[in-house]
Amino acid sequence: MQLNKIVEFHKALGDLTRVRIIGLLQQGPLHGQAIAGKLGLKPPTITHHMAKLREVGLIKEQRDKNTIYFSLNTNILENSAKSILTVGTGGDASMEMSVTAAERTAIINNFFTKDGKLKNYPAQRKKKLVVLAHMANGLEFGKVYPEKEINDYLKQFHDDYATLRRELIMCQYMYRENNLYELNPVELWWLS
Amino acid sequence: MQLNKIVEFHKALGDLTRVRIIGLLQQGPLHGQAIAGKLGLKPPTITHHMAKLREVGLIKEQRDKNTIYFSLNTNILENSAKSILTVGTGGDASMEMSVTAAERTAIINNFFTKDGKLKNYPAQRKKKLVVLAHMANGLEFGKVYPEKEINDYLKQFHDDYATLRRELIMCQYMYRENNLYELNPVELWWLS
DNA sequence: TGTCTAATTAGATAATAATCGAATTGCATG
DNA sequence: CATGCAATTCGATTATTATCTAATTAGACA
Repeated sequence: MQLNKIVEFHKALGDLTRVRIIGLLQQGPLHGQAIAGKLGLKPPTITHHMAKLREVGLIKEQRDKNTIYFSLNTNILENSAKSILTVGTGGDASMEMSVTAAERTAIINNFFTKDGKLKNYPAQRKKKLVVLAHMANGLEFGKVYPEKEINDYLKQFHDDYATLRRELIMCQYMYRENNLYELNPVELWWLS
Repeated sequence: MQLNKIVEFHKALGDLTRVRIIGLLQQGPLHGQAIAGKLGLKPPTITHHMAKLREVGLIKEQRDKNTIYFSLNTNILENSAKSILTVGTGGDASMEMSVTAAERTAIINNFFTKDGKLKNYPAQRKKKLVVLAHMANGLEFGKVYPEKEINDYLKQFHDDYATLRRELIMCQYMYRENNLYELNPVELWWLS
């Protein structure tokens, strides 16, 4: 995806009014005048914003008589949101995703016991990533963990929590800043 | 997360120069002058943009002598990127995430056989979502599937592929448009 | 056809923000 | 301390864009 599309996409979301419109549409379809009313703006302003949202494929519209109902297009531009993360890498966001569900099942069944203990640590990169993602899944986004808490959490999988912790960081599922740990946003996971 | 943070985040990515900078930094740390050189801009301009990127937590910097090396902060603002998707729902992006890794293991082990077959379909919403996500994981992002292909894919899990297909759509992992199917962007998964 | 309502276009204004040159700060080292 | 280099601050300029009013288009219906 070329840079310009990425930029336009984020520009569309980089405006308070448009984000508010999206918020409204999350609750259901609305027609222009209704949006204008709820936001205290005039119809032409809404037209303006809807055009921007439409350009990046964020909304759908359906005409009924002479009023147009706008709704969110869950089909947000292919990979717009995450494509920012592969700019410059020459890669494609969907490249590393090629682990099938069946493979996942197999890997997880293979490396974890029924109680969720990690039997042993995979050497193969693909398997390692599945295993790490699986463990990282139990951590909360946005929450900041002190080292002890991370250790305790990881102990449920394996006694050698230190290795797990280091691997989580090296593979970028987590990052550390003066001994506080935090999960990386999901979108970045495609990078590793 | 309040609207303003979301807007600022996307504003930061809604500028061509800044997206280019991110592209450069994906390939490794750089200092200001180097960035300026590569982009054909003057140092003050870079300072300006780095300030914006810093405000939303997109970069890290490390000083060496009197030159500062910038690098991407994989720690992109907690939930900025995905929080756009819960605006207006009254929910929080991290709310439904509260399935621990251990639970996941248990659920997947419980509902799938060793061969990856779905034993039976969970009634409980939380379990259902884990199971659906697991199956959706084997589909490729951005790829458009004809109905037959989706059916074939789902058959590997259960003979009643029609139900699975319907559930994947109802829970918004997939969407359909004139009988073509496509995965929803990951970020939307938090919605359901 | 005439009227109602919703959406859009056009044009103007004001606010935001990208970029630069000039001057300044800060660090390191001869 | 003086010099050199990188980064920053300041102020000015220009480009972009959000918003409005007024005028126009367009569909439905009596």
